Amino acid sequence: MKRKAASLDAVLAALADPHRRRVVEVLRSGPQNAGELSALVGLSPPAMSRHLRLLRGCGLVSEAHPEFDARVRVYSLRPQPLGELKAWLETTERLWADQLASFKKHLERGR
Amino acid sequence: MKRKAASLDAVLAALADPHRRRVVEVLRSGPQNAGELSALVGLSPPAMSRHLRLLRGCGLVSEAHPEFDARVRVYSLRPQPLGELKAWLETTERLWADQLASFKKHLERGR
DNA sequence: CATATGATTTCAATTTTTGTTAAATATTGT
DNA sequence: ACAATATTTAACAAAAATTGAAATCATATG
Repeated sequence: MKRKAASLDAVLAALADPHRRRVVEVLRSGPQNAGELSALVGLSPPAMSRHLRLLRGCGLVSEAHPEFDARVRVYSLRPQPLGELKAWLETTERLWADQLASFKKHLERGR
Repeated sequence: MKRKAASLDAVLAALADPHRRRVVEVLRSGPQNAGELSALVGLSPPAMSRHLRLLRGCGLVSEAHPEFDARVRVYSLRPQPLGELKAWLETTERLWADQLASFKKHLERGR
């Protein structure tokens, strides 16, 4: 089963929705099945399922069947896409700091 | 001039668009005026203006008039919202790691 | 087998987003 | 005053995302 390349675009769009971000917040303390998620987040099962599909699509969560009941689907958080987003953020912050530093130097020279 | 509370929602939605993220990437190496941004990103001035309005709205960029020509508007990156996003990310990654650790411990105990 | 359960899919209606063209605003140079 | 420049706003159409309700799937259980 091939996993789609987690594009920043898709990841950010996924996280931009409060319900979906709530799902991530729940999942970060441990895996949960779809029903629990729908109850915890306060969405109808169909609505939750669609959000989960989206989250799965961008690689933020993965799905598994538990051995004792193959009807339920257990969702877990996948750290990779969050790592990529964090990397982008850190690059941005670093470059911004560099820019500030050279501007400061520029001021000092021109004094 | 009051600044709207930079909600994660708005910030993430803003960054989810490739054009807007490109703007941020350009601005992280230094301020630019609207015209340059529109050229660099490859959007018509009206389109760029609307993206800039959105970025301003969620606090990701700030606007200023240069003294020598009050027609142009110079945009700069504001680090605060990115910082908040990074904080959320770090919390998420930390909790996820904690969860993993306690699961590992659980396995060891049950062996 | 019949029925109940956990979850997903489909579909149509609605809303949101995005780009374009045309017009407006503000400012500068002649 | 007039024309040119930098940018924004408004109005509109096209494209994309979201949502609730009903239908469907797959698995479990009596």
